[in-house]
Amino acid sequence: MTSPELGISTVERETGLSKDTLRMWERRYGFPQPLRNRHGERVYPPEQVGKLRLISRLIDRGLRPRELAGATLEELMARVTATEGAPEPLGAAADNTLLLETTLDLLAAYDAAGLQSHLSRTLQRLGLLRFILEFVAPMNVQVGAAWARGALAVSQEHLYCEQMQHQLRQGIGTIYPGARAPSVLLTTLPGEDHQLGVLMAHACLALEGVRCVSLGIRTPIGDIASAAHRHGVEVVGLSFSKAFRLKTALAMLGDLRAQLPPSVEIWAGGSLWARPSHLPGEIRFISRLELIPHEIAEFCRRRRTAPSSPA
Amino acid sequence: MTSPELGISTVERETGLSKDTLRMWERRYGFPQPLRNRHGERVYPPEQVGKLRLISRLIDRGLRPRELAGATLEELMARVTATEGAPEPLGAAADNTLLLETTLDLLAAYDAAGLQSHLSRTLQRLGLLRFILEFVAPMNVQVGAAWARGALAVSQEHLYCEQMQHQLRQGIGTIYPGARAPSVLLTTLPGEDHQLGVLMAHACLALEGVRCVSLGIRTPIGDIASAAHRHGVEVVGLSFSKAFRLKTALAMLGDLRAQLPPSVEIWAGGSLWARPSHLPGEIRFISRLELIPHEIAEFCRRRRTAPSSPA
DNA sequence: ACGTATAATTGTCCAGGACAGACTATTCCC
DNA sequence: GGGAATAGTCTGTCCTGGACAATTATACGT
Repeated sequence: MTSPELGISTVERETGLSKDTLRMWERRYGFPQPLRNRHGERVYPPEQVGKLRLISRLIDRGLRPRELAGATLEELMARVTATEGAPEPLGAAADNTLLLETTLDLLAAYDAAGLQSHLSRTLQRLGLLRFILEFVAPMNVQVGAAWARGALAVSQEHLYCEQMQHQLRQGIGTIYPGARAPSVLLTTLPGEDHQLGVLMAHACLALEGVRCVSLGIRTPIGDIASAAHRHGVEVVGLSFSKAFRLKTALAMLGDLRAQLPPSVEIWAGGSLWARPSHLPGEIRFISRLELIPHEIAEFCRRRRTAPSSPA
Repeated sequence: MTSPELGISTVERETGLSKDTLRMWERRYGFPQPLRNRHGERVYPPEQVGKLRLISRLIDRGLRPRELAGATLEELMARVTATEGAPEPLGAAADNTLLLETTLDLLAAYDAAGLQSHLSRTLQRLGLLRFILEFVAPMNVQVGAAWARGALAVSQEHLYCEQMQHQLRQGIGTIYPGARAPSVLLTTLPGEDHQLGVLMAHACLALEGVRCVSLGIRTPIGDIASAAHRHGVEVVGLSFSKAFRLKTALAMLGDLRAQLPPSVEIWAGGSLWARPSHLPGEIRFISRLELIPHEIAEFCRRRRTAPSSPA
């Protein structure tokens, strides 16, 4: 039987805060204040881990740890809703509110077969593009929000991702491969497990007739660079979920940029880039899936203007 | 422009070895021996990082770092080929040798489109069941062996898994869901990333008309137990790749067994169980995919003999 | 041969110190 | 007063060197 308390390694994984940072906060701000096991090692109660998760999210939004460390759980929640906006209106998605609600209900009921059927029918009814833009994307936000406030178990989130992935692949499989515009290598960086982002991008790109090569998730940076060369692609596309640490992402993107020849562009997409911030110009950030066609057009324009002539 | 040398954080990402481990190896074995930047921080030359990557892989195979740290690059390469034993006869798979060779060739050529097409045609030609038993399973062995001896880059292995996954899901998607025999919850334990095993099992089970609920990979044990209850399944099916630690697997399976009601069976499959060893009897180990129909029949027989009567 | 006690190996944790880079506030000059 | 330059604060990451639990190998007795 495992005790509910977590070691520092587990907390690092759960919160995304490095061991060094956890120890430093304890030293400087007095929070977190883990217990110690008989061996003198830090042991974090679950409620502190939850608080850390919240703080971690707020810091990504630009807040400072000093003040957050002393805040109560209620204050943090208030801060989250304040920075993150309303608790997900759900009415924003035009006419698809019912579809979203039905999905959440099926998930809540652990109705795997019903969910499968519902997703499949929705895909066929809307068509792949509208399925993604009007259903999957807002649905991901809903599921993420439900997960963040503890309304969804791990297994329910897994079930959702698995079945949605299945539908997206069904959709992608029916697209006859094109050979237009830029050829794109798709994957995520190490630490980013969320596959749906890659699949949605894959579908949107394939629907534009673009040649896509997907490497799945978590490809080391060096391997991305060499694969880009071997596959002869013009663009490396990366997906980042909201959970990914902004600083880490920028650092790794910088590394990758340095390892790729200048002729290969980097396109970074995903909910991480939804809110504005100072971003380097050598990488193209695509905040919404709707912008993909525009981005492709821009690419073609750039290439026409300045034909491939590396210094 | 970043210099070709890498900081300790980058090396941690690239090799999967923690900062602590890197420093400890340096202290104990004198390798790696990074340079220092003007600020006294470790700076690793690329060749040392490559060596570290090799060592890291060999340690996964069960070798000890003490001896590996002092070895030359050549010795390490030799060790890699040695640990895998013979370079996989390849002739064992009856008439499908050509199919396997073609796949390896396409992978070696980084021909994503050709691979996609080849896999798709093979699936349609053989049919889903023979595709899995006669092609995917031996192919996985080949890819695993090629990867172990360094003949395959990370990105090639990713490409293979991604595209094979795509085909398997295409196949599964065409099966009309059944409701026979035991209902099965499918997933892998935390630490096991290999998705193909789950998908192959899913397909084989679905082809027998069994109701399957897949949670994808890496579901925490507690969540598996609660999900099994909420989904009302009679069997929890888990897949284990050869890379998974045997002891870890058995310990986790014991935990899971304790958390599940006795009426729910555990079926453990995957290449980890291919070689014989002392296995607990409270869990059913399925060493080959071919045995799944037999296992289903056995299940039905057991249930007929002792109808569901939990205390 | 087999099980057990002992020794070596190995990864992770700890404490406390240092410092670069980012951000903030203040000063100073035009 | 506006804007640039300066000093000051905040924060994360890296450093050293020590400790120990868990695993794995070796020696030993029966």
